[in-house]
Amino acid sequence: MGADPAAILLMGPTASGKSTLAMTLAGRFPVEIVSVDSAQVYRGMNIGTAKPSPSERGTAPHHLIDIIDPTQTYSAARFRADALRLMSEITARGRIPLLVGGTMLYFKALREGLSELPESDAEVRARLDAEAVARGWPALHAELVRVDPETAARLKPTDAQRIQRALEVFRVTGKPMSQLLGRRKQAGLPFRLIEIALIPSDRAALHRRIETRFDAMLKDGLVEELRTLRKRYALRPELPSMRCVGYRQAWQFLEGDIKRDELRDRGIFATRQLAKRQLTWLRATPSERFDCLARDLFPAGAAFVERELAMRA
RNA sequence: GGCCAAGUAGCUCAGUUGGUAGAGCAGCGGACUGAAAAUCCGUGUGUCGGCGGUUCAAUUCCGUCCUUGGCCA
Repeated sequence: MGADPAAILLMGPTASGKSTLAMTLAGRFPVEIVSVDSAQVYRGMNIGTAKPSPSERGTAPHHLIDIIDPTQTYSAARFRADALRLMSEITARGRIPLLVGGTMLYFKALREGLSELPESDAEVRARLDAEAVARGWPALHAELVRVDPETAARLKPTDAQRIQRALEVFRVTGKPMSQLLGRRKQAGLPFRLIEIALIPSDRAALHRRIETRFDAMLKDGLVEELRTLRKRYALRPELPSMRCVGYRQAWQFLEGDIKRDELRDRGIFATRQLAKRQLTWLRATPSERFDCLARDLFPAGAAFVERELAMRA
C-alpha cells in the first residue's frame, strides 16, 4: 500500500468557500488545482461562474478552466479523461493534484467510471427535439417503453432530457441503454484519494453568502459580460452554457422578459437551488468515505480541514 | 380630520351565495451514467389584521379598532 500517489478531492456546494480553502491548501502543499466545474470550462464566462482571480491562479496552476467556447459542449466523460490525464501529469511533476469543484456528477464519473455508452450525437438530438415538438415527450417515452422498457420504467414521461438520452443511445447503437449500463468500465483509479467535503450545516448562512455574492456579480457586470459574449458568439438560450445559473436569467433580462429586480431574485433562487442539489449529492454519499467533512463555512471549516490534512501528511 | 379600497401561506394573489381555505413563486426533501450550474420527482395548518356581536356554526354578515395605499380637506 501507499504505492499510489495521493490526490485530493475538495467538494462542496456553491458559495461554501471551496476556492478560498483551495488557496489555503495551496500555501501548505505543492498542489496543482483541477477545476471540477461544468461552468468554469467556458471561455469568457468569468463573473457568473466565480472563476478564480488572476492572483489565485498565480498561487497555483489551475486546469480545466477556459477550455471551450460557450457555443461548445463538454461532458462528464470528457472531464474524466481530461482529469485523469492531468492528474498523472501533475504527479509526474512531483506535485499533488487538488480537484476542486461542485459538479458532483464529474466527481462520481471520476471515482466510479462510466459505462461504455456512445457520446452525444447532435443530429440525433436535433431529430428527437423535432419529434418532441410534434408529438410531445410522453409519446417519446412511450416509444422508449417499446425499445428499452427497463430504462423507461425508471424515467418519468416528463423527464425530457433523460428520455432523449436513452433514445439517442438506442438509435446510435441499436441496443437498449439498460443493457449497456451493465457494462461498467471498472478501471480502478491509480491514486490514493483524500476526499474533503464541505457540507455547511447552517443553511441560512449559506443563503446569505449566495445573496451577497450574486449582488456582487451584478455589480461587477454580469449582464454586460453576457452582452459582450452575445456579440462575439452565435449563442442561443438552449446551449448548456446559456443555461448556467446567472447567465440564463441575465439572458431573460437582455431579452426584456424580466426586469432588473426579477433578475436579481431569480438569480439568487437558482443559485440556492443549485446549492441544494449539490448538498443532496453529498448527503447521499456515505460519510465514511470522506476523509474530512467540514460543516462550518470558511474560514472555520478551513482550519478544521487543515488540521485533518496535517495529521495525514 | 373625512371618504374610498385593501388587509388570507415567507412573497404575489384566488376563494368561501356562512360549514375553519388553495394556486404560482420561494423554501424544504429526493433522484441523478457523454447537456449535470442540466433535467426531473415529492412536499402547503395558515390565530384568513385585532376585539366584540348575530348565528347551531363567522375567514365569510354587522359593529368597532389597528395597519397600509389612494382621494378630499
